[in-house]
Amino acid sequence: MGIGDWTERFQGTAALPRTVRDRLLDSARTVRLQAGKTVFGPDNIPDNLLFLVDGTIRVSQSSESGRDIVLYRVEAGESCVLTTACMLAEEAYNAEGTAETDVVAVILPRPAFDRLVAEEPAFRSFVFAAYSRRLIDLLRVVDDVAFGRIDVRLAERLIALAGNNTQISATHQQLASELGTAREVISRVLQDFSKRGLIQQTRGHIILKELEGLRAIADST
Amino acid sequence: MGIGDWTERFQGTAALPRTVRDRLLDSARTVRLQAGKTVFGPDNIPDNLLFLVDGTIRVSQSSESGRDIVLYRVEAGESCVLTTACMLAEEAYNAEGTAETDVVAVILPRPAFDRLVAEEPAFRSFVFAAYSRRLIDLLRVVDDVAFGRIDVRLAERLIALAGNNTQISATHQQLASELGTAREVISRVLQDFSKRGLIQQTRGHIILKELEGLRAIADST
DNA sequence: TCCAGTTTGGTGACAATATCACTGAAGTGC
DNA sequence: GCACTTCAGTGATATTGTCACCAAACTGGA
Repeated sequence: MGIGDWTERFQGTAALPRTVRDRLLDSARTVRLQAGKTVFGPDNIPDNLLFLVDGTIRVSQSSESGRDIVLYRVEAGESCVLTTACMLAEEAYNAEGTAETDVVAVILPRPAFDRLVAEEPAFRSFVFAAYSRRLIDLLRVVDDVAFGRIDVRLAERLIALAGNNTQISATHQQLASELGTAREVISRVLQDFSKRGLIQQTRGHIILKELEGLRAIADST
Repeated sequence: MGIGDWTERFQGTAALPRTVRDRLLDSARTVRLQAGKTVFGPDNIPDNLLFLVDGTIRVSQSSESGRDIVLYRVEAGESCVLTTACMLAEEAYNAEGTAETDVVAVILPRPAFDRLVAEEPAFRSFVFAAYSRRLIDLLRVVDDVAFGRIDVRLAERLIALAGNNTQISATHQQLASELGTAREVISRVLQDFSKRGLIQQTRGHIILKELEGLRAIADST
């Protein structure tokens, strides 16, 4: 994908028109990140806004005790507003963004960001929509963690992670970090799923055998 | 407090200067709400932005099973950005805002909001700071719910609710709805606090007796 | 002042989830 | 093949949530 095409992918409520795209690219710089690299975090506060052109950034939060939970993922065409929140935040927080795949992103320095927000209504809408989207995402996380059952959440996540495939490459520890729980809990629930014939497990891999059965669990309650 | 003075109270990272204040008031309308009224919710989506002049709005989320959790409170001088998120959201959400006290607020219609954001950098900063603040608030909620112990969270909340006093008027059910847990859980923890001499209870009221002891619990882990 | 109805809080039994302390099995790199 | 690491399984126990009650404390008439 050429760099000139990337804003085509900004889907959603506020796709950016050509003029805005051009102006954005004028002030922006493209960066590439390897999978696994930390994009931002408590020790690594960015001073500019990030727009994802290609790849996925996983935003997660860590507890003192070492447990993690995934808050949301930033996909191609979206911006990572938490970085701006981090810029403005005085308070402590412990969210961090990790490149889940190799990532291509456009970096927009703060002054250029301010100017675009001021002068381009379409860009403004885009940014506000991005913020709103993340707020809603976090509401969902709170709802899940506070009120959701772990088997339901795991079934949901397995289906989501599989995408169009029926295979997932993930350790129990990684799944635990998705949901903010402990490895042992995941092991036990997966074992239950196995015994019911819903999945098959090998070290580091899960095969979804009965998608309908998993969906039934994911949709319950 | 006269209406002309209210923006004086917009403290924080981006207090609004006089010119912005004047422009804001030109397009705005003041409303008053009784304590207990619903400010916004799934059935009651606002089409304008709200700035709190006086009072407190409690923003909480409800589960299907009837349990609640408080996400954050909007205090005088802050804006309620979740209303804008609600405007833009297509997805379902179940957060709602309730006037916790009698409330005075300024309502800013969408077009005026857009214009101010475009033309007043100070206003823009204020709005972005408000969004960031809420994102950070929600990160804290996620952290608490996913990783926090209930006794620690309750001790924290008791101290916060008491403010400068040592008295709280709240039922166990209300405290459970603060933390997103069940009444029985609160009853048991409070009973434990009582037995340890940290608090005294009467129907609907709690007196904090050993603030230091409570702080020790709140600060643990 | 008494009584019925409502709200609030207490309790035991049990279910779900988290923590801890292990064990062994499966992969990895000499 | 052998040490070494990573990954998964398991029992015991602690914490939290759910359910089904009961009793005490308030409320508002009659």
